[in-house]
Amino acid sequence: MDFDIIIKAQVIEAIKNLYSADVHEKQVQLQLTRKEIEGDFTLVVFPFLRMSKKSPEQTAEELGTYLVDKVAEIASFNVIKGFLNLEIAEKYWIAFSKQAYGQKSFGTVEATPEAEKVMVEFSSPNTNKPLHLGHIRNILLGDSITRILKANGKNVQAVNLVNDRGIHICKSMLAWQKWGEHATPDSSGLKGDHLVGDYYVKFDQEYKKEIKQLVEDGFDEKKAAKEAPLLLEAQAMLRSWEKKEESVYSLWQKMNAWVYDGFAVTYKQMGIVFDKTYYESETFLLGKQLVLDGLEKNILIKKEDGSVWADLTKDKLDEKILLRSDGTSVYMTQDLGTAHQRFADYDLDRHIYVVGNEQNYHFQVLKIVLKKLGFDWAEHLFHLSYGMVELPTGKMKSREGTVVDADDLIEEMIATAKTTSMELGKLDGLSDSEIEEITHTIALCALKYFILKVDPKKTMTFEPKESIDFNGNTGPFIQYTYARIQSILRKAEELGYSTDYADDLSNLEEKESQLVKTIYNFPAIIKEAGANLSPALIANYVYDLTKEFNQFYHDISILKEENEQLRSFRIALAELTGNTIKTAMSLLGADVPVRM
RNA sequence: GGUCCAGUAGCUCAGCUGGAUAGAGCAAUAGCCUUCUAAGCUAUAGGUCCCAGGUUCGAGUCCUGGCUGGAUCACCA
Repeated sequence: MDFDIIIKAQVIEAIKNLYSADVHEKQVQLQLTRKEIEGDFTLVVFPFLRMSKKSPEQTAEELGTYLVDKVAEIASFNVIKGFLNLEIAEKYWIAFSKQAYGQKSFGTVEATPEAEKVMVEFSSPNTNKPLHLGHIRNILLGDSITRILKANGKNVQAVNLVNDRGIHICKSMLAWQKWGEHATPDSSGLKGDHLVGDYYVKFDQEYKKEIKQLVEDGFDEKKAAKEAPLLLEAQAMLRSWEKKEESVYSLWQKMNAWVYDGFAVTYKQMGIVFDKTYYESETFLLGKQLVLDGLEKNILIKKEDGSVWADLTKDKLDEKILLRSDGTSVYMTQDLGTAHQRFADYDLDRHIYVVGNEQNYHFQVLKIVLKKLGFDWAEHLFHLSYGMVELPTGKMKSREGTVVDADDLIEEMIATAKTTSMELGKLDGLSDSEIEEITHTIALCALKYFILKVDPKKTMTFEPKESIDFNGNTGPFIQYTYARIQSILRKAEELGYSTDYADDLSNLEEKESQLVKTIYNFPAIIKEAGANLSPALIANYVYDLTKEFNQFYHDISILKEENEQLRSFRIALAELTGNTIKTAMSLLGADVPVRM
């Protein structure tokens, strides 16, 4: 039922027979015909003019005649300039619909043990503050590409790497000790990550005060920033932590546990599941040996003060430090180690890091250093770099309080979904728990779709008003269409209408065949989204599909159709559209409600 | 300054490996609820695809140079 594959093969045959020339499959440009033009598939004939030595129109004409003659599926053709438009006989489209209708999740591929093994790392939060809008983009992208790769039949593991150690968490800990008054999530009523985050902010405020005081006392500003007592104290705390001193270590465990509880709630709200969570406290010592080995082989260089560097000037980059003069690891060292470990442990074919574009340089270096160290698999590291999320007022800055908190945002979306639904009277007669469930589904879908529909690479503007708008190109619009389809199906069942139809059905309406063609294209879109790691392709596809169905819905009555065969076909087509929407949305991590 | 990324309608964004007359939504204007859910549909209006060259049958898409905006170039992570 792969029309495009059949046609391509026949075109190659045709060129051979007509013009005695061999063409490669890549030269055969076959695309879906534009909506306004008659036909289903369009062959671009320009590349073949060299062989035919005839005008574009003539060449197209000859190829068209040949194909209609040889390929049963092709009913007719027309030529516009250098474009040969081929029309598939209706009965084949109908047969295709039937076949697709019979599949559970049409378009997706089941994983096999031999399939590619991919690890996707995303989220990667720090434990000193709650998740914000930037994390949301990261998490949604990571989750979605995990799902898309699975739909492409890959063996995928979604992993989180928690940055649970370092000076940042010591700052929160110190502030808690000094000004916390034994506050806990229970006693304060705050979510653990928010509580800890508040102390991080508190630290920063007090630290700023100290700097100001020092400057007033005549210190140079830089010096003041480096020598403020609070900072020195935090640094001392980090040293104590590295020595695993009991008091510091247990406080660290306690506060991190609060944060994890808080994160767990947010992940659950968002419907995110990880196969495994890594902690930097357990991995930050990895990689040192790799660096020392590299030093021994003279791949890396040691400076007079004892620090170890990679010279990347030949790669048009700078020198990069890998071990400090005191022999301790840096961020890069750790990443060298974890990558090595993961490839060794899981025999990975590919490793994808979902990390913001501010770290492009880091991953560029990571890859080059690993290659220099002689690891061939470095080629299979991929940094899925995404752009920042900005607000209409500019960048998000935690210090200026312009950060959009993840939990607040989700809560606000749910509240808006509820009031909007109420106003429209959509929730009348439903129980409280049903209302909860539906509004949650709508809110999350709105958020996910809003974020995922834009190309990951691009910096995006987060317009609060627009993100919460449920009209037009939005998640809820898609959900709404799905809900309407379900409503049709319920009624069809009530009336006892069947979805079985004969193969020889014909005379489909324009909108119907357009819909079938769009659905036909779904597997190709999934493949492409998998290859490009782009949920945006899925999002834009499902929006198109939804729009098409809506037009169809308004133009053509389904249940009132008198012709039983045609009616059955339309009901089945509606269901197929619904299933396709559902599958596509699931690739974005979004659910579709049965009613709304 | 070096490197990387982006620039498409008033705004937010699509536009797949170069293909036909550059598309949606929002905002604006005008219509459509005795009908399978109006979170919808239809119509109108809105464009120097940042600029200039080049490659070719054909460039929003590829190449070169510029302009604008962003990221990054720490013994931070």
